[in-house]
Amino acid sequence: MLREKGLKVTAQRVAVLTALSKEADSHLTAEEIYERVKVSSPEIGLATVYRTIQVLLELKIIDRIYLDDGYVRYELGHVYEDEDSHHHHHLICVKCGRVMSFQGDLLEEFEKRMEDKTGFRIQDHDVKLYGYCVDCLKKKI
Amino acid sequence: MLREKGLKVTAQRVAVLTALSKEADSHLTAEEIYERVKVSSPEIGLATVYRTIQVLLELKIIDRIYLDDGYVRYELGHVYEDEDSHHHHHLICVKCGRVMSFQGDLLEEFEKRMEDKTGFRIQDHDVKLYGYCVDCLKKKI
DNA sequence: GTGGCTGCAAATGTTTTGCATCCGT
DNA sequence: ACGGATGCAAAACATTTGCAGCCAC
Repeated sequence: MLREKGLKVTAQRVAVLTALSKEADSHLTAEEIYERVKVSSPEIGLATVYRTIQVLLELKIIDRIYLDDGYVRYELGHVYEDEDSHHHHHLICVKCGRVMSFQGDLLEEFEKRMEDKTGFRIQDHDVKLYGYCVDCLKKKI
Repeated sequence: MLREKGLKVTAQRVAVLTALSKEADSHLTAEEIYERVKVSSPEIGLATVYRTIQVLLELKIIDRIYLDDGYVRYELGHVYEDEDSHHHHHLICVKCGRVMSFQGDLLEEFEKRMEDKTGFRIQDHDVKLYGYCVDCLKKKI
């Protein structure tokens, strides 16, 4: 994908993508990506991580997500997902911070009603569910 | 409310709350609050605005919202709203940035299904709808 | 070989903090 | 008058940018 856009495929760019793809369902901050990338490429600079993130965002290879904990996070984009999963959302554990993704376009009917009512033309939505994950429930709330 | 918690009712705290309540449906950044407050209390410091925001957040008098435009914003909390409106969400115009609030608990059934499926115990949700507002549609998309 | 990419350090922007002073109670 | 609250400036973070050297193509 990089090559198609006339961009260079550098070790650093591969390393950032590898970091994001290694853990399933990973939602890393720039700093966390930096830490992971440094293991295999210790000479990498934090600025490069930020610049790589910018490039990958523009190519829509990764997505920026805000879990509302004050940190900006990144995840592999929907490019890598199933056809019809362009709307995936997040379940966030308020205790341990764990994040799961889930699928489902559950708002379409509601969006229609909102359009009629407000005159907005709705294009996209973002849904986050907050609660306790299985592990935290087991340990006791 | 401040007094109940043993906190002082200072001119600055009143000014911040006044700024947030003046414009209906206002979603201001810390900097914007600062600008507005400076008009009536020019001696106020930005640090005080931040400290006041912290206090008001803890008392749940105001809410922090992330509209995913990179800015952290604040609005008067649901304390001031109708009984059953503890879930209000946002319609965001992707063109002009205008924000409207809307009410509605439309996810309850869906949340139940997610709980069964994932084992999460869901406590809260956050929904944002992105699109074009009436005015931007009129002007042409 | 060349232009884009990188590492480093410095700059920027936002939020927090230390401290002496001030003012609501 | 006491202790919390403020203003100012400095510090702490997160992110961006300038620039000389480097390396995919």
